[in-house]
Amino acid sequence: MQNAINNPSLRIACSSCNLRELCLPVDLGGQEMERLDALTSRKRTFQRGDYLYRCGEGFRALYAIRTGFFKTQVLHEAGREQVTGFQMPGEIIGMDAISSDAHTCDAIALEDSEICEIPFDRLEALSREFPGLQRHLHKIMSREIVRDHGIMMLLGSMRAEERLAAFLLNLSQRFSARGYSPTAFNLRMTRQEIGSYLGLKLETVSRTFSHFQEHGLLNVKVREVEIMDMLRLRSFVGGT
Amino acid sequence: MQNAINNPSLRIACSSCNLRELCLPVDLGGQEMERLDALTSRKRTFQRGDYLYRCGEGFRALYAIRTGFFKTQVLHEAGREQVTGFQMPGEIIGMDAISSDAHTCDAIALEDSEICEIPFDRLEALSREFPGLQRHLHKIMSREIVRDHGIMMLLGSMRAEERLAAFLLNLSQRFSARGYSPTAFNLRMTRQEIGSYLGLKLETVSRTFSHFQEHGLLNVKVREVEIMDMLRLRSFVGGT
DNA sequence: CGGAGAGTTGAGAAACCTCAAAGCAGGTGG
DNA sequence: CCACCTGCTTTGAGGTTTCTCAACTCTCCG
Repeated sequence: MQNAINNPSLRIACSSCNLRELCLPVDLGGQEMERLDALTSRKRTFQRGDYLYRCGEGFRALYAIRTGFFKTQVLHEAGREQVTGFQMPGEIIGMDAISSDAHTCDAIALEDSEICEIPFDRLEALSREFPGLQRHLHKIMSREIVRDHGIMMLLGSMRAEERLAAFLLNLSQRFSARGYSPTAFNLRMTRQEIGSYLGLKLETVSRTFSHFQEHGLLNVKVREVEIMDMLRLRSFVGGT
Repeated sequence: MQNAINNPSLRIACSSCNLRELCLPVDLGGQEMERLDALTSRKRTFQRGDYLYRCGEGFRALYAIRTGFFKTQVLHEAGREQVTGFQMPGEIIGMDAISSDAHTCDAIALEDSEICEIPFDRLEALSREFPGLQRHLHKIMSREIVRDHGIMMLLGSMRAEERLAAFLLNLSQRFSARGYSPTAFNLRMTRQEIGSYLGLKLETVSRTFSHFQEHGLLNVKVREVEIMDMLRLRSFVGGT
């Protein structure tokens, strides 16, 4: 991941969409990149709270996040919701919809955001021409599966402190990969949304933040987080 | 799913591998099917407890389960393990490995089993030739993502009874789709493995089984399950 | 027949949830 | 510009669920 981001040529080639996910590990040729850029030329902006897509809507395109922050959630009959992920610039969302030609979750902007639309049939056509792009598309989908397994591990076998530590370290790593500080960042989501993602109630999330702060692991002021002791935070996830 | 399984021509065409997942919704032409069959000609058998692949091994192929039963699990540093899925005939496993060219979990046979190997580079080549197959491969991967979201919902927001009910109903539906009884079946996995999958301890799984039996929802005798009241079992997952 | 692995059941402990109250921040309208 | 309202966050107290530890049973195999 870091390689691609630090590779100026790839970055420029994909500048239209911040397509880190699509660009990184592939050696896309000039023509290939040009046509990929043409594919992703349609952009849309969203305000905080807007839906990028809703559960049940027909599937047409994947979306690359250019700027901003999204969450995806699945709704349960009893009104219960489960946040399945938080997405940041350079990440691709919408792959859940391929299986049934309809979206199976909602995607909602957590702040003002801009996305690139990638019409899926045209992406498939292009990937039939370019094996490198084809393999890369497969890698993106596979990475989503691996990511989900990690969350299953978190939800299935970690305690509250471990879950929150893992969550913060994941955010830290992703901000860092985008050139932002790994230790100080702004949470775009509410305690309730973090709780839904981590399988905890919002009060437990809040208490665990306070607990971490008491022990000098981090400073929290509502949405502002500063990690003070990265090593000890890591030891929560791996060890103990 | 049901359509494909009930369509004899598709079934025969894919007879070599029980490739329900690969065959179902596509209208594969004769030549297409023939070449897919050629691709999947290499078969392997496994005994209960054998590893189909291990975490860290290089990625070469996907695997279609012909007969038998597998589990996949990810291992955590502290020796903790999380079962990420149970796979039955007609399902494809190994897609986690595409992202990093190495398997990210273990796949272990729960009973004597037979699989078809699908060399991934050849599958990609074939899917560049046949858009129907290409789209279908994407659907299989997408379905895996959707399935994982369902498990995240289960792990993140259901209580023990709801989790076990959802698990049993899912097994029931999958057995049913394969022509077996939806109400009476044999569990191939231990209480511990069910517990790991559902984010519960084995004792909790055992107690919840007993609890369901006391209330006349099902009969359990160790690994033999008979669902007595499907409707009430369903109401556990949706309602309450 | 004995041993090992798997499953059941009980009692007490721990983690997390629920309900409730109060504080804080940001936006809106007077 | 200020007051107020709304939604988010924090903190406390008590309740529930699930876990832990332990003992016992069952079943399958050698």
